[in-house]
Amino acid sequence: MNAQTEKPNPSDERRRSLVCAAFEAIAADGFEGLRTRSVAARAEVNIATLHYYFPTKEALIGGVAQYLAAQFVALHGPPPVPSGSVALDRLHQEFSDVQFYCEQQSDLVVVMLELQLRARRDEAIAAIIDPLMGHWRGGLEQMIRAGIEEGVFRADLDPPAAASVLTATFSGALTLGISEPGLEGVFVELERWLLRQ
Amino acid sequence: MNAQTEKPNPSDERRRSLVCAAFEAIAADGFEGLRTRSVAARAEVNIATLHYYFPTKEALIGGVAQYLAAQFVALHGPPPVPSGSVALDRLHQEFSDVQFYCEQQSDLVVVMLELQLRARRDEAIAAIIDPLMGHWRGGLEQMIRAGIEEGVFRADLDPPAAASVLTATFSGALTLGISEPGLEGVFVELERWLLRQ
Amino acid sequence: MNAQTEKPNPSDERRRSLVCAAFEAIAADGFEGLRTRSVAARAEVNIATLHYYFPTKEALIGGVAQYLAAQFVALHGPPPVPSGSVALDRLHQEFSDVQFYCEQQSDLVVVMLELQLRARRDEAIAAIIDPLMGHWRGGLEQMIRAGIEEGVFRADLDPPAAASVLTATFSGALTLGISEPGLEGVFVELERWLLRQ
Amino acid sequence: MNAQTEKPNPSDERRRSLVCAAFEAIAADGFEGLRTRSVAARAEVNIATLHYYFPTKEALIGGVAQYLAAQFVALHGPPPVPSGSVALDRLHQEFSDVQFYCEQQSDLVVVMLELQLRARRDEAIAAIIDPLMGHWRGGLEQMIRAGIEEGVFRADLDPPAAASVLTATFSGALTLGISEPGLEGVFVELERWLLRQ
DNA sequence: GATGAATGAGCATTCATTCAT
DNA sequence: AATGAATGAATGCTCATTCAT
Repeated sequence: MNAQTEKPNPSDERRRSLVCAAFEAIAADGFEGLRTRSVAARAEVNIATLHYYFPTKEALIGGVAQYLAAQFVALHGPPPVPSGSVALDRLHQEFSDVQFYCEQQSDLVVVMLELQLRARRDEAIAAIIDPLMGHWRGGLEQMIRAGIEEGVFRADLDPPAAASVLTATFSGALTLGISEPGLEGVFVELERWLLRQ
Repeated sequence: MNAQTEKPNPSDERRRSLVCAAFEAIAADGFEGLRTRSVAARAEVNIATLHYYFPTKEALIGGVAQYLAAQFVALHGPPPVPSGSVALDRLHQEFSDVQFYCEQQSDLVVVMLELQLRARRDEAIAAIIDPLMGHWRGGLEQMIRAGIEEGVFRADLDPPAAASVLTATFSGALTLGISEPGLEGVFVELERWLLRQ
Repeated sequence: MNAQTEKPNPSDERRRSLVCAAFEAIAADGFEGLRTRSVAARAEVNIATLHYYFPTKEALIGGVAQYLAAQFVALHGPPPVPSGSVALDRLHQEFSDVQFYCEQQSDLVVVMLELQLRARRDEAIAAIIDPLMGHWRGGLEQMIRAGIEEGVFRADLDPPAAASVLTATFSGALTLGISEPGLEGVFVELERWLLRQ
Repeated sequence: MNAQTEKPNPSDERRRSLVCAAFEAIAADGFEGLRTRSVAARAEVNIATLHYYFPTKEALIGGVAQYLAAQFVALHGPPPVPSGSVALDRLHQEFSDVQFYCEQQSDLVVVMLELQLRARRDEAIAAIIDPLMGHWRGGLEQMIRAGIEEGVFRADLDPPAAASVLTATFSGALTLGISEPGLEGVFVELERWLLRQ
């Protein structure tokens, strides 16, 4: 047993259940349909209890944003078949993740989009979402540099621009809800573009 | 005199000003912040007058969706320098449009995203937005086929998949707000991927 | 028919009935117990209707303050037996008023005290109440000067100080709820103090 | 060692700090703004602890009323220059007290007024405040009788009525917030009225 | 004695919608 | 065609109070 798994503070447990309830509510009806009362009911607590843990609706939404960020770190698609190239493996993991989010975690995608839209008007949300996206893009850029170095990716790629293409394409694919078999074709084209010859 | 320029019905004029007001309100505060009273006030009419033209808030939002679709048809970036290839010109026009929407028409982008999210929960909106996206994708696919035929684009491109990559990348670029100079790099990479050799 | 009596605007009528209801509620339970819902119910309108006329509770309280000021101008005790002296008649009228407010209009007194207390924390209320008190004091000072000039009041009275004594004593009598027969004795003493010899 | 100075029970100490916090809260925002949570926070205890000492908000207010009564007994303005007359000294002390409360202890005045208003609706408060006022009036009446007997005050004064005038005037002066130099003029007029010749 | 957690009841205010005029 | 007035049903939030620990 380690500190992360033992005795979850009952108070933290309640916070978490409220955040989960809010997350589900946003996934179902968007921010437009988010009602503190519904969230409290879904978490089976009194509305006053919700406000005991989250003094305002804004604070609750902030909690949802943090939860979302944690989910993107924790949840991933199945690992790809090893290819012998670190960069290619990373790219395939990315493909796997996108497909996984698209097919198994569509709630995560919807809430992410809602939060991205909200981040434009709410600095507190932007402070959580922007670093998340930045981290994603950074990882992809690093992957591209590694792939070029390995000689697996085309040498004439511009790593920042290529990372932008990937984040934009993945993000767009999730937004547009491109699912199988379309997704497979997209991945093939992306790989053809990145790979040497 | 043709149908487009002759005397705009004063009733249509009012509908349009209400829809514009609603569009601006959504761009500013999202659906979450859309209030019929604010829309009426912005259009300088009584709230009851708004309901005379749009019996429900839903109907007003439907009007906004149609207005948005019309805007995407009407508004475009500056035409590119002719390249001698129809397909390449079309691609460059697409690049010009994306840059134009991103930099000059961010309201259009925001409202589009809001409507895409809403379309998941509202069939009436989906009935307007989905054909719009389908038409866009269809045009891109046709462009790719033409480019292959012209010998300008790579012959091994899978037209539907490549069209999906383009729509996804453009959509993602608009969502993420990738602006100059990043956008230029994205276009360069996309062109390198599509072009022969 | 004159402008004051003919056709009371039905909208003004509703405002008035809401203010009256609020006045009665304050008289009964103080500001502490003032509930917009109770006021609306007492005026037999929906709570939303109350907010149509008074956007905030503060605005409603402001309306009550203005109503109170108007009541003090409109309502008076029975006129005293003419004494031959203008100043003395005015003093007797003042006595009559105090007794009248104390015995017949205790609601007016209670609400006045509540508003005086609130004026200390609310500038909008102070802007209505302070001039009312100032006007009262000013009238009394003028009366004292007239009485001195007539030779009815003591010549060595300091008009401003004497006016302060009168306003303070009247105000205190209303606050403490000194009623008959005590009130009569107070008036006798005040008159003995003011009158020559 | 006497009962008043020896070891203040720590429990009494906490009650006192809660009452003081409530007193300050009422002085600042009136009963309307009195919140048990704010009082507890100001006294730096948990809200549940407040309810341990004062089972209800009413009980806490009762404690404030008793504290207020004790303050009026304990706090006084500076003693006046001895005049040779016990009654006159007492009157001057009264003047000194009024000025002191008005200028140095305005919180005491505000809370007193709040409690007087509340006493009209709350018998428990009336049971504390009324005797306080009665005692004050009684002392003034006694002073007037003494002054008449000493030959310092006018012989034709009606002691109960004169005591009422004094309590009313003092109370009114505090309510209206008549401060220097106006207060001095009021005292001069009152003395001129009371004194022989 | 003291407190963190919890809640029922309620509060001012809002909102889309309706309707008589 | 247009509007002032009106409203039922919420909505986010608050508050005094309780209770297990």
